[in-house]
Amino acid sequence: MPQNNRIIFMGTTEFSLKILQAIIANGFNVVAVYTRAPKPAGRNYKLQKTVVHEFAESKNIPVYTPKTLRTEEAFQEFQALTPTVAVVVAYGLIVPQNILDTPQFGCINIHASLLPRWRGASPIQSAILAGDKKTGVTIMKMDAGIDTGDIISMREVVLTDTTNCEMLSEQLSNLGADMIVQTLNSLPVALQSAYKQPEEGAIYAEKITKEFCRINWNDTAENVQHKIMALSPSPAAWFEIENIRIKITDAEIISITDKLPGTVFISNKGGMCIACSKDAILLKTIQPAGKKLMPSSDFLRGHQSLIGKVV
RNA sequence: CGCGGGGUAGAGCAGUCUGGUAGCUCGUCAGGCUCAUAACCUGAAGGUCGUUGGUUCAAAUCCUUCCCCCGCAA
Repeated sequence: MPQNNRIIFMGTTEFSLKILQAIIANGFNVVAVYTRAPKPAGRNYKLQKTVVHEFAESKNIPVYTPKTLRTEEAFQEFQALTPTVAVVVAYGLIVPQNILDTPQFGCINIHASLLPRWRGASPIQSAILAGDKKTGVTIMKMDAGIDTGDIISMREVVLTDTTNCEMLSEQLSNLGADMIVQTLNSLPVALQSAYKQPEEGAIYAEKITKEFCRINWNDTAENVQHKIMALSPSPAAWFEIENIRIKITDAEIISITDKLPGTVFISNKGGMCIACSKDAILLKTIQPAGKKLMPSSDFLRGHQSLIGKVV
């Protein structure tokens, strides 16, 4: 595709940002960036622009933050930009058919899973949670459904039980960046070989809620470990002990046989461990509410009385 | 003015309510001991208790100024 074509980028998250940076670094002409409108966030509820928003402004790219794309006004605004193609990554708004049809080559989406597995909003976390052995990135031509478009290309990465969400997200965004650059370079030919997604194996990623992030020590250590890794470092799996809320951002499974689930004990290296229904979790990095991240052994130094208690 | 926790030795904490020589568990250093252990024993170094001003015979502790860190929520 000629580099003077007009690309519209739509995205909101860190993952989106990596893709946008790669597109720009490769010399493509991004004429506009769509992202979620700034919203009150953080302490004091200050209005905060998305990372994509900040970056686009630093590159002097016009930024659009409509609350919805389903209005006539939003449609006309989009149309007036006369895009050749739109690249959509973790944008967060539904893109209606009239906008999907506007760019000459349509809208292309980068999705962080091997579609049709893990359609929806949290594909990265879902793959880790499920203990998948592999996941990947899919580039597709968007249609009106949620992550149901025709597949342009797909690449895999292997997963281990020490891969956390942040690491995987970074890995997949780098991969996605390569793939989208390649796709843009080969437009419109790349679109011709796009093929339909099989419906078999389609699963939607569950929405992650606060309560979901709470650890159930009656689960197996394997499942707890998956949860910790899937949610690390943010929002992070957590539990409560003696009214202290503790997030876990790094952990590993250790074998034990004879402890009640939830029992706190100390490993032979000084780390804090908690028994599960099968085996136990060695907490490596934790964050008690109001404190910084710390090794669990540090926390235990000031809370020796917790050893032997049951969560 | 969204709600809340915190800043005490290199680390994690207690002490603050009820002012009166700064403590615990570790780490570090030195010595000892053991086949061995996150070993163990003995000893030592290391703090103007985040900052400013005040009250008091006396402030980590009470009142006050500012700075910094973090959790929730969104």
